[in-house]
Amino acid sequence: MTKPSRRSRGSITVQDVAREAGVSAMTVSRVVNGGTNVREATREAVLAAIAKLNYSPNSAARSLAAGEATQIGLLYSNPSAAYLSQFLIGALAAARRAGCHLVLEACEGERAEEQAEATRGFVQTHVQGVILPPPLSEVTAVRDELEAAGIPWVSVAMGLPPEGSLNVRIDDFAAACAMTKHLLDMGHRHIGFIRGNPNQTSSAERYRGFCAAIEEAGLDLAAMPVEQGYFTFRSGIVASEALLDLPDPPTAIFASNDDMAAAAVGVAHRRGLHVPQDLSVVGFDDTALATTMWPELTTVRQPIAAMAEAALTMLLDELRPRGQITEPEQVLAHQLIVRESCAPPPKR
Amino acid sequence: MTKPSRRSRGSITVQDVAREAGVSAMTVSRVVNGGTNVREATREAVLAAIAKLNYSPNSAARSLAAGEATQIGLLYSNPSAAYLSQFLIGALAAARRAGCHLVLEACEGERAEEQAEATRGFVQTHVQGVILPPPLSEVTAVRDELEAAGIPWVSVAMGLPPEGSLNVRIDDFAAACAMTKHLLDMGHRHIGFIRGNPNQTSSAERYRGFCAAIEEAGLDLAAMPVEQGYFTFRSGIVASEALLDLPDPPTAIFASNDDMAAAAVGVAHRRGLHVPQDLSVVGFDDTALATTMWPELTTVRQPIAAMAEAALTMLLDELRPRGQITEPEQVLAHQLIVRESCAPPPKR
DNA sequence: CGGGCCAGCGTTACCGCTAACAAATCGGCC
DNA sequence: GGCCGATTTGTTAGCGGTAACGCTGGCCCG
Repeated sequence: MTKPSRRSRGSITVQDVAREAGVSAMTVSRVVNGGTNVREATREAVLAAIAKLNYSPNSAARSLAAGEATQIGLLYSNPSAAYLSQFLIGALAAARRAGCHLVLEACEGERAEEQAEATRGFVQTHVQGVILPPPLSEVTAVRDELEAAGIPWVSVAMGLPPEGSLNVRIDDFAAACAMTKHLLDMGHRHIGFIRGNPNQTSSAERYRGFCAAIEEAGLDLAAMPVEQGYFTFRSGIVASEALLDLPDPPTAIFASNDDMAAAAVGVAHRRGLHVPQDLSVVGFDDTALATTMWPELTTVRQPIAAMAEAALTMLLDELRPRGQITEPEQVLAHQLIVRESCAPPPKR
Repeated sequence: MTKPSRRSRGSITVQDVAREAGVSAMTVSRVVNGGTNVREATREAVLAAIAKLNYSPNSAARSLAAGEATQIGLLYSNPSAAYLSQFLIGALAAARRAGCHLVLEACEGERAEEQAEATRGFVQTHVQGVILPPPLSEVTAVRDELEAAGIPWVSVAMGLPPEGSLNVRIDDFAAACAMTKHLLDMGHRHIGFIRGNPNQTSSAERYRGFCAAIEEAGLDLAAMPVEQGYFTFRSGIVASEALLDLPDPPTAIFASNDDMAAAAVGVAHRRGLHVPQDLSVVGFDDTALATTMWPELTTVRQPIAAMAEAALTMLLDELRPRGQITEPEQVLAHQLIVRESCAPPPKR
C-alpha cells in the first residue's frame, strides 16, 4: 500500500517527467539546463514529456541543490520614478528566469557616510552581488564598501565607465550627437544646452556629444549658451530662465534630461512663448514625463528594462561561472524619439 | 578524516547555530519561525547563537522544505510609472521577507480577450496567487480567468470592493471629502470637479466624497461644474478647457488624479492664468508628477508601498494557513499633502 | 501511586533538484 | 573481434530546512 507521501505537493517534478520520458531524473535535469551531452533523440523525448505534463522546475529546489547565488542587491536612490519602475520590471524578469531574489535597498542620503551605511545593509544580509543604477553607479563611497566586502557589482548607465568594471550602458555621446544633429537639421543655429549633474559621467558625455555635432556642422561652439543643471526639475527652471533672459536667446534648448526639459517648457509657457513654434525643447531619457506634458517631448529613449536585464544577467554570469565568459561591458542601442516639442526655428 | 563536504558553501546553517547553542536544528527552526513551545531560556540561547554567527536562513531551502507558495503574480497595465515603482518597492520588500518570487506580467490591451490572455500566462506558469493593482483590480475578464483557474487574488485600491473579496485600499470617499473641505476652508465656493475613469469604482467614490463635502457645507451641488475625465493627461486637458470656457469659471479645480491636475495647470498657464493666485488646482495620488511641476501640487497621498506589502502579506496568509485568520479587507490611512497649487480665491 | 496528558525538545525522513562519480553504450582502429 | 577512449546515461548523496512523529519528564487526576 503505497499511500502518497502526505507531504507531496502534487506538483509535477523531474521524477514525473523522467518516468514519462523513460529516462532518469538526471537526464531531465541536463535537458532543462545547458543540455550538454544528451543525444538528440533523448532530448526530444524529454522535451515532449515536459510539454505533455506542463512541467516547470521548482526554482527553490534548483538553487538549493546547485548552491547558486540567490540574493542580488539593487541599491536605488531617487532617479525618476519612471526610470525605477522600468528598471525593476527588467530586473525582475531576469531574476525570475535565473531563480534569484532581488533585494532592494534605498539610499536616500547624499553624504558618503549615509551611502556607505546603506551599502553595509547589503553586506550584512549576505547579498552576493549588487546592481547599481544611476546615479549610484558613480558613488565611490558605495563602490569602496562593496569592494571591501568582496561583493561584485555592475554599474548601469554610466557615461564613461572605468576600464575592466562590469557595466551596461548606452552610448551617451552618440545619442546626444544624434539629437543635436536633429535640431541642426531642422534649421536651428542657436541652441542652448542645459548640462546634467556633474557628479555623473553621462552628463559630460552628453555635453561632449552636443559639442561634437556643433563642431562637425562647422558652427561656433562658443556662440552656444550653456547652463549648468542638476537633472532636477528645479535646476531646469533656473537654467532655462538664464537661457531665455539672454539678450539673444536660443531658438532651441537641449536639456540633458526630461525633467529639465519639462522645466524649460514650463518657463517658456510662463513667458508666453509657444512650444515648439517659438522655442524648440528636447530632452533625454524618455521617461513617462515626456508624454505627460504638452507638447509631448522629443527625447532619447534608453532601453531601461533591457539594461537592467543585461546587468543582472552579467552579474549572475560572474557569480555562477558556467564556462562562457561574458563581456564585462555592454553598450545597448538607444533610440531617438521624435514628438511635438520641436519644430524649425521661427523666421526672423 | 572528516574532510568538509566539497559541496558545502561555507555559509552558516541551522546546524551551525544548533551546535553553538547546544540544541538541535529543529529547535533553531522553531525559534526562527513562530517559536511555539520553546522555553524562554532555550530561545535566548538560540537567538544569541544566531546573533553571534550572523545567521540568516536560506530562503530557497526554507520554501522547498515547507512546500510553500513561491510564485506570486503581479499583473500590471499602465498606471502611472510612479505608482508602479512604489508598488513594486513595497511588493518586493514583502516578497523577500516571505521568501517568494514576484512574477510580473504586463497587460497592455483594453480588450477583454487580451486581458484574459495575459492572465492565462500566469495560470500556465503555476503562479499560486495574484495581486491586481488598479485598474486591473476591476477588470472582470481577469478576475473570471483567475476564478476559473482557482487562483486566489487580492485587489488593490478599488474604490468599493465587492463583499468578501481580498482587498487593500484607502478610503477614497473620506480622502476626497477632506480635500474638498480644504478647498472650502480656503474660501472657495465655486469648485470644478474632473471625474476619473468610470471603469474604476474609486472614481465614483472620489466624486461621492466631493459631493458629500459640498452638501455638508450647505452649498448647492448643482452649481459645481463637473467634467468627465479618464485619468489621463490628455483627458485632463479637454476637461479643464471645458471648465475654464464656462461663462462663470470655477475658482478651483479638483481633479481626480495628479495627471489631470497637471493638465489643468498647463491649460491655465496657456491662458495666462496664474496658479494658485487666479486658479487653485488640486489632485489625487501624490505621484512623482506632483513635485515635478510648478507650482507643486496639493494632493492626497496613498501609502502605495504599504498597500502593496499588505496585499502580498494578505495573499500569503491565505495561501499558507498559519492559523491566524487575517482580515480579508484592509483600509490604510491616506494623507492630505498641502503644497503650493492652492490658495484663497481671487477677490472679485 | 499509576496512568494520561502535555509542554519541550530530538529524530527521521523527506522537499525537488543537481554535483560528482560510476556505469553503460558506442564507435573506431588495429 | 576485441580493446580503448569518448560520449551518453544512471546512481548516490547531499543542498538547508521543516513536517510529522517520538521520546522525555513533570504535573494533575483518580
